[in-house]
Amino acid sequence: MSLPPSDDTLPGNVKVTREDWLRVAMDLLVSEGVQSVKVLTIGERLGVSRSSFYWYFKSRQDLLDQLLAEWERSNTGILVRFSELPAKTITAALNGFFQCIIDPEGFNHPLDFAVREWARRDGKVRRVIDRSDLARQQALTRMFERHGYTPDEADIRARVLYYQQIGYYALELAETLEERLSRVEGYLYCFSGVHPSVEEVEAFKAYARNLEP
Amino acid sequence: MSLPPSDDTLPGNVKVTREDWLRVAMDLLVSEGVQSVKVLTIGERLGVSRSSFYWYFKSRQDLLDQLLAEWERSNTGILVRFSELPAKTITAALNGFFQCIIDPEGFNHPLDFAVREWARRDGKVRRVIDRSDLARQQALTRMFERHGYTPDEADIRARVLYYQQIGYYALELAETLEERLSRVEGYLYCFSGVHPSVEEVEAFKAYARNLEP
DNA sequence: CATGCTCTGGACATTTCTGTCTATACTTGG
DNA sequence: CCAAGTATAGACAGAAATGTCCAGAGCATG
Repeated sequence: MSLPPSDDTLPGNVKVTREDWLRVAMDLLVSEGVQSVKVLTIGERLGVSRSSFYWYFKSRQDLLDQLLAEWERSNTGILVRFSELPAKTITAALNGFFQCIIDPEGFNHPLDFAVREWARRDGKVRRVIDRSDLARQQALTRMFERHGYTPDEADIRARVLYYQQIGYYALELAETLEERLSRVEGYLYCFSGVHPSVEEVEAFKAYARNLEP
Repeated sequence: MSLPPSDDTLPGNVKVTREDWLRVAMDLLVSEGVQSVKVLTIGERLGVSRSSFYWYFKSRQDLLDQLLAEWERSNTGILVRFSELPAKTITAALNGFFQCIIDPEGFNHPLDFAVREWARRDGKVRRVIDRSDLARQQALTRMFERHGYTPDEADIRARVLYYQQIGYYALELAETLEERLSRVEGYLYCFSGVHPSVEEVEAFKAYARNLEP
């Protein structure tokens, strides 16, 4: 549970780094929400006094600003990039999108939701997240357009796809991987209106099973 | 902003009722989250001291338990009932579902999300909400089955429909009513796989426009 | 009118968190 | 070795929140 400092080869009498503070703050943001990102709590987890914090950061708000910047930098870009990967069919393109979604190294949904919750009560965060949502949805619209959908239908399908994915994680269902995979074929058909090939479905399942440790 | 006590015809030196405390607490839960449901804050809004609170409630936790019970009682039932309304076509049935969703007297999404956020950090709330999510999704599955979909496809379409609707509200988009209505036809097609009739689309739009004050 | 019941106000104790200040240990560079 | 700079500890002050205690105000009833 408690997270030790990054390593013990630090110079001088340095016990923790600025990155340690940020990392533990990010963990807290994800697991317990922005209201639980407290200087005292982070310091306790790092085994260091709060004074150290005020050496690295101006204030708690300063830390929060940087958490938000880190989210913005990382989480939208990867989704857009995966949406733009070339694919022979729309169902293959959807596979690419879902691969990004389920890869622990890809889209970080717990973080996304922590920031989304944060935005509910902070206008500044709200504006940042609105930008990202628009960019993601537009990238998906372009994906459908590249595969021959009219702009209107591409817009609708991109919205349904994106909203549905956000909703899936909002519910925080306790599904096993195999339960999810059993529905892949149905999902691909529902989102695209066309049936995926057996090879595409199997390729996705293989990819997903390979991610599990 | 500040909410006055229910009325001034209360007997004795009673200033507020138990229901006043619950109502303001519910408002705070929805607008600022469970962590902002504070005895002091509610008391200030009611213009009464905190001591009064402890006459009506055992503790803050006692109040929270009753807020959760109230949500459970009200918010899932209405969604299930609307899903079960008879309809000639699947697109008409979907219209019934969406009518419940957009009606301010129907499904209370701000409350739903406040409780959902609460559940992220409270296992007891988590269990209550899981029950509701399952009940809602199963009601939608039965709706598709009644209109001739195979159990497998009904399951998928119910999930996509429910997840997508939760996701839509999770994003908290700032759309006008007309923007939303312009996509109704496309949504109905995407969710059902069949095109709605002109009459169905127009009937829904008329219903929606009639809700606006 | 006196007594009891119901509800409220205000004081107190306690906890938790933020931010500031000062002292000090440790390293590095001259 | 000495001086300067860096990072941390610990004490202090103050705000915000919960819960407890007790006094007392205003009805109702006998």
